[in-house]
Amino acid sequence: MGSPKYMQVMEWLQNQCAEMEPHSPIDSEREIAAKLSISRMTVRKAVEELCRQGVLYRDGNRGTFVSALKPEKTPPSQPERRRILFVDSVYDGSNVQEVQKALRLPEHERLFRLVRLVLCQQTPLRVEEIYAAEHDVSDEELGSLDSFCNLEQFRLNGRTSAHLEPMLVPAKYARLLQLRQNVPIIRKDELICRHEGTPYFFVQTYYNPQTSPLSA
Amino acid sequence: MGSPKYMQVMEWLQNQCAEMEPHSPIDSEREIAAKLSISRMTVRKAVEELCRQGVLYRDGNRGTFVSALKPEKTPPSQPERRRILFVDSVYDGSNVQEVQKALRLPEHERLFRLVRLVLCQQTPLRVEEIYAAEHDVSDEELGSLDSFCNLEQFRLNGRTSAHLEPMLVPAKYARLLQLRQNVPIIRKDELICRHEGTPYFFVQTYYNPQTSPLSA
DNA sequence: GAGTGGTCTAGACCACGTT
DNA sequence: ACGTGGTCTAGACCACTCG
Repeated sequence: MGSPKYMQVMEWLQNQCAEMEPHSPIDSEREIAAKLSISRMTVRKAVEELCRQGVLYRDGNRGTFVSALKPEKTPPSQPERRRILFVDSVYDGSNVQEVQKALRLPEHERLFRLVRLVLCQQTPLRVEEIYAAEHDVSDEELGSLDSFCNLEQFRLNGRTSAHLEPMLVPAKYARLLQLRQNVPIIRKDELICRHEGTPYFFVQTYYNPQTSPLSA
Repeated sequence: MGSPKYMQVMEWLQNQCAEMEPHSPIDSEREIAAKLSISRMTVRKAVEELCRQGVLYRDGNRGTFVSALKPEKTPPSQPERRRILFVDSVYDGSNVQEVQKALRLPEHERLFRLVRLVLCQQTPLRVEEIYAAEHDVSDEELGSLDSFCNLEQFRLNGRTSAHLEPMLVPAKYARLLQLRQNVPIIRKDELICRHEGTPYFFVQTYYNPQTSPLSA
């Protein structure tokens, strides 16, 4: 009884769809509502959400159909491990001004930096440089740094904008990523903001291009 | 009177927000409904959509607030011009198999290819290689090729998945993009599908990294 | 004309946070 | 206790498509 009714309807619909051919029509909203003895508006919300997710699609006033999308193969993928390389509780590198500007900080504001390598099995996936305003990082958080820097959490609870930069792998990271010198890679410059829009993290990620770099 | 009421409410709300400080609360859904003499559900749909767009954000059961996001500066940007470089009504290059596979075509299926350069003012932005199943391209469409290959249109009416590939600029495109040899760039490999999920176009885009390459 | 999705109404109850 | 958003109901009218 925990989940709202429209979510239960979404599940129910997904199970129906799983056994249907792509492009075959599903029941009309009114039929589903009658079948499940619920309001049409509740059915509607479920169908709308599944359309947004790409499971279903609507075709004008002719009906709603099962999509032909492959189910997005979220690779069952081995779990990722992270290895912290550096932690600078007061960071003062060459790109300080660039980062301060990205985070919309005044120049006197001090920066915190964490650099880590992300691996899957033995394979290096990427290097992440994580920047934040020093005063945003509490002492508690410094205690369990790696779980604090669980970026997925922040991305989900906020809003992200990113810029992609093609470049040759920096010498300092070539060995870590097990790449030859001067291999082209993509760096993602990412600003993670709270849901209200104020910046939280600035992240520069250096991807190993040999391990499925990115997708959009 | 053309647009539905909830869209008018969205506009009305956006105008309200434009004159408010970030993080200040907007009226409650019930208040807005009363003020505009409409149903709360209609207000709700408008607010929900603006939250999805990032103009507003909700905070638990405490209210709805104006976001601090910069308004996405869609650069007023000069209009882009496109120059067609090649049209192969039957294409048979080295990457034929890769493309056929991406488009989920059988091997005997023949490919159509269009290559074009996109410029803004005098500056080359990117080279686009557009592939499609030959039988998907009608004679009419061959008549007005460039407007047919208005990818934005297809992206809007469909669903896109993409993969980013770091590389050095191919020799054949270096001069067109006004880049030196061996400069790192990003190529986007993009599959554009109809809303029902069947592939339509496969596009490989070679971005000029000096002109705001991409964003996600 | 019958059926579809798109929109809209005027109520209702709930869990939750603030006061 | 009160106000908020989150959910839900049982109706309604419209524009559109299809047979």
